[in-house]
Amino acid sequence: MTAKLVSELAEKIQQKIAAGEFPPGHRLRQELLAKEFDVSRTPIREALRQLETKGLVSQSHRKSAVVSAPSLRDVKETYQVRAELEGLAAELAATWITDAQLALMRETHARFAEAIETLARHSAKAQRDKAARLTKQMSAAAEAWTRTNAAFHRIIHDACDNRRLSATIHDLNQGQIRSIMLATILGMDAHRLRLTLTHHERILGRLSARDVKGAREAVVTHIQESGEFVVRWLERNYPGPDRQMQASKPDADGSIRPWWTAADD
Amino acid sequence: MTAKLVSELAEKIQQKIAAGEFPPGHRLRQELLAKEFDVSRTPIREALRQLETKGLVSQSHRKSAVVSAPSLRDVKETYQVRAELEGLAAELAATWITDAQLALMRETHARFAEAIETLARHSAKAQRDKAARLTKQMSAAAEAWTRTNAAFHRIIHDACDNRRLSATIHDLNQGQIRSIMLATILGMDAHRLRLTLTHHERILGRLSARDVKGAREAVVTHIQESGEFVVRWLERNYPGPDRQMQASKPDADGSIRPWWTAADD
DNA sequence: AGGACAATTCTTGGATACAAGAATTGAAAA
DNA sequence: TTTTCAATTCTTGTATCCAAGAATTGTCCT
Repeated sequence: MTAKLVSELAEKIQQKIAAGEFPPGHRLRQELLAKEFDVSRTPIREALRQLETKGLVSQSHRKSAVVSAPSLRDVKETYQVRAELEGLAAELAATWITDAQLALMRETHARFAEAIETLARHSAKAQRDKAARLTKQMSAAAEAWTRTNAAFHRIIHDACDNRRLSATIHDLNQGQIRSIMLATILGMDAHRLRLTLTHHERILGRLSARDVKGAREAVVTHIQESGEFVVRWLERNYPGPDRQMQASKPDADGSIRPWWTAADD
Repeated sequence: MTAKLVSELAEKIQQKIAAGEFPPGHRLRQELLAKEFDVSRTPIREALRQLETKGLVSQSHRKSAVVSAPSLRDVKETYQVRAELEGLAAELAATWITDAQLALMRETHARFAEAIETLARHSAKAQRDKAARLTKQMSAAAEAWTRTNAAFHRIIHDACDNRRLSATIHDLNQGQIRSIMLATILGMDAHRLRLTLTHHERILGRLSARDVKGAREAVVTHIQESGEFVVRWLERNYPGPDRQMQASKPDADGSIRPWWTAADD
């Protein structure tokens, strides 16, 4: 379908943005990227153009591309649109979802619950001990959280039988806010983490019952409340789109410390 | 914000696609485009990459970019998403719209009504006289229809106070289906044309009354019924995504005859 | 020390070069 | 006449080149 090299490059750059290695505000120099991926600047430029069109970076004439930082308003707006679209997807999925997909959702949900319990334990410990750092296990659990959460929602998008809808939702999520979500869950206490779990259980229940309106309502509420939590977290911790954030260099132990690990001060 | 030349080129190519000069299935050769716009292939390639990301063309490795033809399924899916999003926009707009915007809507609506009356007259004549060709006046009226229709909806998007939402809707509309809409209205009889008018009047009424749910319902119904009409028309007339359509060369009189003017046989 | 400004170095944007692989053409065979 | 297949011609993908304009540096002045 699409040209191979360029979209691979775009993919890799996008991942580094999502991972926090290229934080919002970071300048993306074509020559450096070209050297890093061992190609010439030509395909890099096209990859950057692709990311620009997707809204992940912004380019001004004769200036380096810059990783764009969503404003608080962007985040709020995006959640509002997401709630609507994921609600529609759930409504449709309630009709079209197969038993196999429902089984897969339950399985995914179980793994999600595990990740949440791990996170909740660590979060409780972090509250007792203020000096607690971001441990390897905690990052791994956070990563598992995002992965299983995405998988859970993904099944709904797949089941809605409307590719355009799922593509639109996907674009919205992959946009600028993915790394923010990852940042946010580290700020959830045990209670808030488990609330997400009950949301998902309710969604699962409505879908299993093929309750069209109920599934929609459950998903809309879930997304809206998640959005509200994210916004509250950001209002407390987010540097905002104007502040230039440090590029994260690999640590002594080789791990990357993304910008958001420093936000909780 | 964005680099100048490349997005200008993308814009021009997009317009030619919407105007039917580059019909679905048409190969876009970089060298030809470069010559046509008097630049080198480099910026052309980036413009094509941009259009690819927006979904207007598709590129395979070492093959010319091709203007993508939406399948019937694509069109149906897009209308379903549009109905949902424009419904949300209307719901929000009912709260935020200003009196000035409402006045502007009424004005736009008046011009829309004029275009429809012109079209309805020509459509009635065309039914009496099967040999009637697509006249200049009729094209102009069709063009006025799309313009004022877009303006009408645009005011709602602007008034919804959610830029992300209006951008998402805009992307959806500008995508592949813009030229199809233009094609479709030529297939509307006088009754169907006037039905659109009453839809718009109802929307205007609900917005003026600041009726949140009513505005939503009016817009959703409007988009859904429009979508159903478009789909029915396409089922009768659309060549489909697989058939290669002729590139439209300027006629003897210099006018372009887009692919859809030949569809009504 | 700190700020203004000129010289220098980077970095980008567009053009061009060239190799690899499609598309096309034309001749020969069925 | 139609089909097949090799030779030829186009077209794309990546690298490289160069000029124009940012960003940076260093110096001089206050």
